Amino acid sequence: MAHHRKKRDNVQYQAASIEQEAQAFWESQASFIAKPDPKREKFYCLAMFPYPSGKLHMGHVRNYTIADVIARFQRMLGKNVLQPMGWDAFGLPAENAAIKNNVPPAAWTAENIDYMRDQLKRLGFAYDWTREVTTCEPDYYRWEQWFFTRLFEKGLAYKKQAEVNWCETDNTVLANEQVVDGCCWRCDNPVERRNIDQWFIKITDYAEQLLNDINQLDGWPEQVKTMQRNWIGRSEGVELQFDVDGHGPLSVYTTRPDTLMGVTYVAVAGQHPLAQKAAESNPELKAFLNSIANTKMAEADLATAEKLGMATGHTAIHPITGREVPVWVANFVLMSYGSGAVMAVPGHDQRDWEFATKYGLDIEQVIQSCSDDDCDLSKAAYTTKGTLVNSGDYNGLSSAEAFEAIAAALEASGTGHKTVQYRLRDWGVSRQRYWGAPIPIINCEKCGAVSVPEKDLPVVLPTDVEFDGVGSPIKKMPEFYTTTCPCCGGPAERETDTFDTFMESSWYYARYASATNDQAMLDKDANYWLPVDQYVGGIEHAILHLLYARFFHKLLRDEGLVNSDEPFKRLLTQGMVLKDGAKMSKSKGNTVDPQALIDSYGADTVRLFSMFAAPPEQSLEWSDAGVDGAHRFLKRLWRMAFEHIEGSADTPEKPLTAKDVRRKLHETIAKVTDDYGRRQTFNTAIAAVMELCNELVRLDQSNATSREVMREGLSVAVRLLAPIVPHLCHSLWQALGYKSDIANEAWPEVDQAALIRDEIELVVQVNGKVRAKMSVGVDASKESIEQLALAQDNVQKFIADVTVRKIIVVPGRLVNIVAN
RNA sequence: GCCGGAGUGGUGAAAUUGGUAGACACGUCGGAUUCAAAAUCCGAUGCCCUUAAAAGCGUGCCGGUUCGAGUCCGGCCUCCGGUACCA
Repeated sequence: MAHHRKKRDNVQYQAASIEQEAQAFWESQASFIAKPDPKREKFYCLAMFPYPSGKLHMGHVRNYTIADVIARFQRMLGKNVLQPMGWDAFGLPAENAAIKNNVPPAAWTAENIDYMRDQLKRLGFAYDWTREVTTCEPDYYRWEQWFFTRLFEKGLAYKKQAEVNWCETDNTVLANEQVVDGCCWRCDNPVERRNIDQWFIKITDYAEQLLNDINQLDGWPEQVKTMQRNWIGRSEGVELQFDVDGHGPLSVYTTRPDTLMGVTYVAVAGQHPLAQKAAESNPELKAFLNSIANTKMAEADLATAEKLGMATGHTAIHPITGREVPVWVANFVLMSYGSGAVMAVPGHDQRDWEFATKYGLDIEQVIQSCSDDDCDLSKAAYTTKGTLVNSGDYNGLSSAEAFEAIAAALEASGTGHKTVQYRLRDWGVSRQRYWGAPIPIINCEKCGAVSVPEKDLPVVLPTDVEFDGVGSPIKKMPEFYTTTCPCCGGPAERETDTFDTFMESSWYYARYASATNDQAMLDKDANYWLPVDQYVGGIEHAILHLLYARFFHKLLRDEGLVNSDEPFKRLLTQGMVLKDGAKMSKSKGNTVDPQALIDSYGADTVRLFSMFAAPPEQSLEWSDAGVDGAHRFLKRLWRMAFEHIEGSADTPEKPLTAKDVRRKLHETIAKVTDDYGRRQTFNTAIAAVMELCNELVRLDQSNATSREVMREGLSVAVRLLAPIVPHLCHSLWQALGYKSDIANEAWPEVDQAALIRDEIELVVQVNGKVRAKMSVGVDASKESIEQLALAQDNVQKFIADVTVRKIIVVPGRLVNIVAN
C-alpha cells in the first residue's frame, strides 16, 4: 500500500511544487546573475522591456518566453549569457489612469511594476534582476538628461516650430491616439493643428549612416530592413527655383526633372509663408487656410483626406521656359516635408492629376511610352518613365538622359542643382506632458536656451502632484520652473516639456550593461556585453523604436561611450497573440489572463503552449483546448520518465527496434538544434520531441539494449526541452539520477554513426502524380532505380498506353516518369 | 493613400534549396479500462464517390513558367502591422 502510494505520487505531475522548487534553486544559486568574463564567449539576449500597464498579457508571455528559450539554449551551448529585464515606465497610460482612478502616475506605475515583476518571476524567466532598470527613476533618466545636454552642446539638438494636435476647449495638446474622427476624445470638439516651439534631434545628419549600415544587419529579417530603407527614403533629384511675383524664388524638390516641361502649376502648403502672406489681403484664402488646418496631423489621415486647394493669386515663372503658371495652396503639401512646396506635373503624377482634374488646371503630356502602354491622360496620369515629347530641345531624350540634361541646364542658369534628399525627418522629442523625463534646459531672456549644468542634474520630475489631465501639472508649478540662469545668474525658467518616451527606450539596452554604475551613463562593461546578440520584440516596433535605438547607438559611439556601430546583431520580430482571430482587447472582451492559466496549469504549460501553437514570427491564435493538450504532453513525459526509472512500464504492442529508435533520437537532436539556433522555429522543435517520445514509448524495456536507448532518449528529450519547460526538466533531470544543474548542462551532441540508414523510401510519379512508393538501397544506381520504378504495378497501369519520354530521378526523394 | 506582411483540413499548424501537401497537436468519432465517471491507453479522421480498393478534386481568386508550384513570375481580393505625439 505504501509502495503503491509512492509510485502514484511520483507518476503524478505536480506543476506548482516543481516550479516553486526550481525557482528557489535558481535563486539560491544566483544562477542567472551575469558577470563579465573576457575569457568566455558572451551572449546578450534581450526582449523589449514592457510598459507597466497593470498586469502581463499574452503578448508579454510570448515575447519573454521566446527570449528566455534562446537565452537558456545559449547557456547550454556554454556561452556567458546576460538576460536582463526592466520597465519602460513613462508614458500616456499612466496619465489616463491617474485621471480615472485619482492616483498619481508615479504611484500607479510603481504598483504595476511590483505586480508584474512577481508575474515574471512566477514564469521562471532566467533574468539577472540585479540589473533591473526603471526609466521613470531619476537614477535612469539623469543620464538621458546628461546625454541630451551633450547633444545640445554639439549642435545635434535644436529648437524649432512644429505642428501639434490642439484642442481649443481643453487648452491642451493631444496625441494622435487621443484624436477620434478629427475630434478631441474627451470633449468631442474639433481638433486643429497648431505650431509650437519644440525640441528636435538631428537624426537626418545620420540618415546616410542609418541607411548604409542596414547592410551590416545580417541577422535582421529582410522585411524590417526593407521597411527601414523605405522609411529613410533616400532619393536623388533636383532642387530648383521658380520665381514668384512679389515673393522671390520659391524652392521645390523633384525626383522627376525629366517632366519639368509638363509643369502646369505649383502647389504650396497652407503653412507656407507665401500662402500665409497672400491670405493677409485675401479673406477667402484666409478662411480656406483655417478650414484645412483642422485635420489630424497623422500621415494616414492627411494622405486619405479629400484633396482641397485654392489659388493664391500669385504666378510662378518656369525656370527654363519662362512660362507663367499659377501658385495654388494644396492640403496634401506638407510644410514639414522638404521646402513645403512642389511643382505639379499632372500629366505624369497621379496626385497632381487628381488635383488638376478637380480644379480644371491644365494637363500636358511630356513623356511618351517606349512600349505600347496605355497613355490616356483623360483617365489617369502616365507615371512610367519613357521618351520626352512637347519638351522643346529635350524632345526624343529618354527620361534618364533628360534628367541629366535638364539638371545641367538648371545648374548652368543658377536656378537649380542635383541633390540627394531623405524622407526621414528630424526627431521631435518634446512632449507637452507631465509623465516623462524633464528636458534639461533653462530658458533665459538674455542668454536664450541654456543646458542645465552637469552638477545640477538630474532635473527631478515632481511626483507628488494633483493630476487632472488638462495641461501638465509642472507647467503650473512655479516651484518647479522658476530658477536662475546658469550663464548670467539672472531669473530664468525651466523647460516644462518632457521627453518623448522613445528617448528612454533608445538606450536602455546599453544601460543594462552598466546598470548599477551611479558615476557614469555607461562604463567598460558596456563594451563587453554590447552589441545585443539577440533582440526579441513585436513587429510593431520595426520602424520607430528600432530606428531611434540604432540612431542613439551611433550617438553613444560618437560620444565615445560604446565602440560598435549597431546595437542589435540579430532581431526576431514576434507576431501578435489573437483570440477568435482578433487582437486581444478589453473592449472586445476576448482577453485571456495568463495568471489564471499559470494558476491552474503551471508556468511550464503556458510556456510550452505559447511556443508550440505557432512559429514566433506569425500571429498566434489562442486556444484553451490547445493549452490542455500542452499540459497533457507534459504529464505524459513525466509518467514516461518515472515508469522508466521505476521499471514499471508496460510492454508495448508493436515494439520498435532499438536501432531505429536511436536513429530517430539523433535525427531529433540534429533537427531541434537547427530549429532553436538557425531557424528559431520552436513549434517544430517541440513537434520533433513529441515524435521522439511517441517512438520511445514503443521501446520494449524488458530488453537491456532498448532500456539503455530509453535512458539515453529521456536524457536527451529532457535537455532538448529544458529551454522551454525549465522547471519540469530541472526536476526530471534529477530524477534520472544526474547531479548537475540542467540549466548549465551541455547541449546533447549528434552521434553521426546512429544516423546511417540502409534503405530509403522513394516516391514514384507519372507526369507529376504519385502512383507508387518503393524502398531502395541508399547506394542504388540511377539505372536500377529507373528499372524498379517502371516495374511498379500501378506505374505499369499508367504508362501502358503512352510513350515514356523522360525519367527524372531526384536522389533520396522521388522518380518522375514523363510520358504521353 | 503609402510602406511591410499574411491567407493551407472542423481548428492551431508542418512541408527548411521548386520534389510525397496536411508532420505534430487540438477537436470529433469508434474501441479498451471502470459499478460509473474523470484520467489514461489504442484506432480512425482533407474533400468527394465507395462495402472496400482504385480514381478524381484540393494550399484566398485569375493567369503564366516548369517533367513537377503551397513554394517562382504577373494581375486581383480580403485581413493584419506601421504611418513620425499609443507603446
